[in-house]
Amino acid sequence: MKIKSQLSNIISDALKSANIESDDVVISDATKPEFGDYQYNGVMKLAKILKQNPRQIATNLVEHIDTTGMIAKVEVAGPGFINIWLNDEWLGKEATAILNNDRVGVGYVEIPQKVVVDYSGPNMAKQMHVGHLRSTIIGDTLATLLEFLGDDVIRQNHIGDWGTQFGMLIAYLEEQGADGATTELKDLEQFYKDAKVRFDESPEFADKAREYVVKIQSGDEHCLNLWQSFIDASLGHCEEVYDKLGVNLTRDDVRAESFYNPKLADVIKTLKEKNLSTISDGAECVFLNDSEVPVIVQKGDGGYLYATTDLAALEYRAKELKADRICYVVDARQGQHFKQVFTIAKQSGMVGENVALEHIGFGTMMDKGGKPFKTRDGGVIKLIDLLDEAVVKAKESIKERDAHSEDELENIATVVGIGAVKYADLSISRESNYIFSWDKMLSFEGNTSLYMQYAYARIQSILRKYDSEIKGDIIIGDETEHRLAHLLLKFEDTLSKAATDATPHTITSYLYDVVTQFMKFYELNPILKGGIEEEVKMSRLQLAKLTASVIKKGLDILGIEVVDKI
RNA sequence: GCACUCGUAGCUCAGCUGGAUAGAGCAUCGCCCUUCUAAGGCGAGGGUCUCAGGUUCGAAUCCUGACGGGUGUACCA
Repeated sequence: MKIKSQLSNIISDALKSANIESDDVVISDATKPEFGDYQYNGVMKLAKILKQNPRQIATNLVEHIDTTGMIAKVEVAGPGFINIWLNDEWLGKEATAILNNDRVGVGYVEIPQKVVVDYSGPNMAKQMHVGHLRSTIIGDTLATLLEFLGDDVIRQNHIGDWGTQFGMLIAYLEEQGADGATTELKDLEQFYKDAKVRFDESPEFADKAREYVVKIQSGDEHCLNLWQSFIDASLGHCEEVYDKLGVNLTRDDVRAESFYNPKLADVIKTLKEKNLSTISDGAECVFLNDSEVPVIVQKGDGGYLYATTDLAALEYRAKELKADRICYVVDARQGQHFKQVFTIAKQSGMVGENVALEHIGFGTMMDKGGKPFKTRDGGVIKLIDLLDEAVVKAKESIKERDAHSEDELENIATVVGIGAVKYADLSISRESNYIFSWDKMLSFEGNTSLYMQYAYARIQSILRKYDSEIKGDIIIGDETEHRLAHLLLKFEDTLSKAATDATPHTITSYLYDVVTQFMKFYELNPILKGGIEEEVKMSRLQLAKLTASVIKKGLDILGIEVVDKI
């Protein structure tokens, strides 16, 4: 339900029939309940242009607003605000209409786009660590969201599988023998360390490693096989993490750095042809806006750099995949890099003018002291360990609560623990750094996943207790029901905003509002207790059921599961 | 040096395409479980929105500058 655009139309019509010229009508959420549900603040601006008293214009306009349908009443307030109240009957009718709708009333975008979402991007030489968490889950949420709204989404996992360190790794892999390697690889971090030790202590090994780098690049079959088996094993680790996280990335989504390797020479060729690049200190460089520091696209020794690979990837995505919008869900620290690469891609024509290029940057995960998040001894925290710990901690706190069977407990702990980690991350506006705190995310109070999951479980419990058919319409009986129904119908407006701005936290704060409002409704309006009229009971049951559907769908888009019982 | 980014309650954060008395959660202090899951609800206290100018009928929001934190900045990704 696109409430705002419907209201916007009504106001536009009113402006027309009042003979007032105006361009686009912007409807805002009311800042306070006393001011209704929505407000139109455009009159003050119009007053300036028309050189008239804003209150007079507002009073005139209000008389032309159609209040026979969705709007119950409008009022002029203050210097010329127009406050809008939604009609209870309309709310009830609309809410009833989406009761059995599996999209809970959310429509599709008018013009579907082809969107490439680049996210996760782990390095194959290392185990995934906490630094990969944000890219992976923000990217996955964005992809799921856009897909749900009707865009054609192409997920791209730009894994790091190319570069000098792989010479060392496959030389070491070969030395360990295939069988030993499979076990060794269980801990990539350790494997890398061991290989590095070997590299540093043995000049012969180091030579071999360097030789293998060249051999991979030139397509030597033996080395490529070793490399491939290494990548496969490493990718297996990532998939284990994706599986735990419930992230929808598969091998089909992998477009590795190596994939673009054959295209890099052409990138340089294009840049030279367009006279964008010049040689400086022996390296092929692009100087942007008379900037002193160039973007280096080819090293003095002929090697390519990540800017080159990203340009190749941009061209591939724009021309081969025919993307309308390309989103890079990558650490905010790479902002400058993307700004440069985007500019070059457009200037060189590798990407068409009308393709939207977006760097969806995010901040760093910090510890309580505001320092980058590390283990006690200063090492990186493996993502898989973090997730396992979350489940263990969740289990401890659930155990105290209620009698659950071992299986139930395990399942709930997994859903709650993983959900807590994801929600904590997604609920912070992504650009800023965020402080990682077990206490906060697992305290299960306030704006956390458990608060949502708990509300969902409570609703399920009510629906279980009332085990006959629920039928009938939603009839708005009081203020809390009015607000709850209104919130539930705002779901689409919320998702649209989150999709445009690429801000998952828009969805989490919405869900938090929904649940808070439900809790208020539920405290005030008993559902199953005695002495309630059948019609009222049904309406409240339906409202509860619809709330549960919105919570479930909202969390689903965030990649968070729910359970029927906690 | 230059560029980007952030600065809102004791703490963690919303709000930023300009609107009315700046909002949540945690923490603190009260109240509500014979009553649909109290991991809940109700209430109280807590603010010079870093500072100084500017634009405007109106600024936490836009512009300029200062201060403070973070980040990036020529052959790693």
